[in-house]
Amino acid sequence: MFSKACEYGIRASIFIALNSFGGRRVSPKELAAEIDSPQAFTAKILQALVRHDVIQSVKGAYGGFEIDKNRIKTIKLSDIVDAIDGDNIYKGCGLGLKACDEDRPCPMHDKFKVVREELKTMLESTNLETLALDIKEGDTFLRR
Amino acid sequence: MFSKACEYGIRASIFIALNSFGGRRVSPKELAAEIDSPQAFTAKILQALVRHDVIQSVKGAYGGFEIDKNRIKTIKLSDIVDAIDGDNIYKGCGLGLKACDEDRPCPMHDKFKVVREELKTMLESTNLETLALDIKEGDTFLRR
DNA sequence: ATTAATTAAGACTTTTTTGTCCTAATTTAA
DNA sequence: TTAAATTAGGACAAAAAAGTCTTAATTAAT
Ligand code: FES
Ligand code: FES
Repeated sequence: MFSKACEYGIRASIFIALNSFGGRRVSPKELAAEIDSPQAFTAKILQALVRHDVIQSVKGAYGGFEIDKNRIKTIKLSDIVDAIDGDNIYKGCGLGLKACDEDRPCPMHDKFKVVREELKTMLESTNLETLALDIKEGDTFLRR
Repeated sequence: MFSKACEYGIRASIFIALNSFGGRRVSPKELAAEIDSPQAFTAKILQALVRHDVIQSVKGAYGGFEIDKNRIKTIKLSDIVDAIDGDNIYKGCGLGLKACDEDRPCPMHDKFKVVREELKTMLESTNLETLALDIKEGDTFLRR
């Protein structure tokens, strides 16, 4: 469904949000260990998220990655997916035609569109705060 | 969402079904032209679909690919996706954890599961006959 | 039986994605 | 101001996906 980069990106963002509640910054090293992802590759993804203004980075001693506490609840899953995988999942044709076009739809269009919109709505209505709080409660997990 | 191979596989299956209504076999060459896909690559995918018993092939003069006329309505999109992309889309964790596990769910689990199930239902309730007939009516298209 | 037509199979290449490693740039703390 | 810690960036490597090409095997028609 999502690329590996995007999966890591979402897991990373949730973990950073979780720590940012307490004003704690995290390093790529700690992060990769916590979400069970390849460290250098994850670092690359964090850079992309910084560029897209999903997370923030602070260089130098006591630096690391964080998310503005006040913005945690405003960051949606769709912001992360969009930053890493782009918008094909939201807008693209399910059968790979160059674009999804209502006027000349592919045979799967009507049925696919419903699912695609459902996914879109889900991603747009889920924010980092909700996801991070579930982890805090111990109800959900970022690795196994 | 789906791999290129899967997209081509679905488009190919629909086109073969469309022709099989009239007992007409199709060659990889004609097929690739009709669905706008790379010919040799598409041929490989057809082989896989034959192995999974989604379509049939007939070698020799006047041979080609076809689908048993009586089975066209019994072949579901899920059969094709399953044959080419496997079952990760139906069963896998949206955040890439090794497996989706109700007992130790990822933070996206509850919401992702709903969408995943919706996709599954859609693919399992859509058959080749329906898709091919829409094309015959001129309502939908396999290329643009 | 022979031949022509056709799919099957496997080796190969290219492109994309995933992942690693090294160095540069930046920032904070002392 | 310097040194240490840290992110940023780019070059590189490995693996997977996408795509090509050549030959073998099979089959139907003659
Ligand atoms: S045209 Fe294919 S999904 Fe809309
Ligand atoms: S555990 Fe991630 S989707 Fe079920």
